[in-house]
Amino acid sequence: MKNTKRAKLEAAGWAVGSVKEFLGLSEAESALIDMKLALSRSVRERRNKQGLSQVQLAERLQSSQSRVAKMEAGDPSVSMDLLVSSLLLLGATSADLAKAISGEGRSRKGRAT
Amino acid sequence: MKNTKRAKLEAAGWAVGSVKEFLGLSEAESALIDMKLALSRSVRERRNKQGLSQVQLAERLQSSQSRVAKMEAGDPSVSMDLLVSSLLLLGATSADLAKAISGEGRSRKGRAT
DNA sequence: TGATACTATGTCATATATGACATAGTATTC
DNA sequence: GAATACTATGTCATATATGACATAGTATCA
Repeated sequence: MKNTKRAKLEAAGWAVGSVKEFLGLSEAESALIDMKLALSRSVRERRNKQGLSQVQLAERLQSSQSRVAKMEAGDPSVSMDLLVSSLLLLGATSADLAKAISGEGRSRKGRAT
Repeated sequence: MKNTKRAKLEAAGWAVGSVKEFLGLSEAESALIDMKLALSRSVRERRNKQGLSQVQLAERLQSSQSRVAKMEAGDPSVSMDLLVSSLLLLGATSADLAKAISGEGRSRKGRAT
């Protein structure tokens, strides 16, 4: 379980401590990362569900395709503010966000669609 | 209602459009601000409930008293990431955050305790 | 009164996030 | 296999957030 999670995080490019303390990720730190990853997924889901391309979403956000891609990739360079803004723009309500954040968003379809 | 809200936002220092379009605040923008203000309040509440001073919280956060003050003041220079990190550090669970975010945190005691 | 503890607000150098751009990969359609 | 549409990844100049510091305000207490 631990190693699986670590792989997931490292794959996404998060600075998972410098090897040394994988478990040194404080509860708070890893919880924050989990939340951001959940929001990432939520952005992709909503965008797809609305039949928008990354380019189209980027236009609405006044951002760029690459930033949208990074958002959806769970790139560490993406702030929570941007993720949340995007979701709101995609029509998510506070309740929707709350759901996503509280680890509700997990689909049962396995990994990347 | 509109003016009350505007006053609240401006008081907190948010760039509420340049006078011109107060209603030009998109739904998304104002929703984001509301969420951040809710998180702000939540930080203060939790900190107080735990009997910590801003200085003590700042130490735990590896931050500074002034930043904690700005967080609690709802200063626009504070990111959602920092607010959420702080709450997690204060022991909030994802569920707690979800609650705060979804506009649940409103106490019935009137304003500032 | 001074002394102590806490909080608010402003400033600033630096760190980090951002949009923009280039470019590569992956289907899909003709 | 060219052409088109979409997504991924890297780089970079600039914008924004951050911690640190100074300083002022507000109790509370002796």
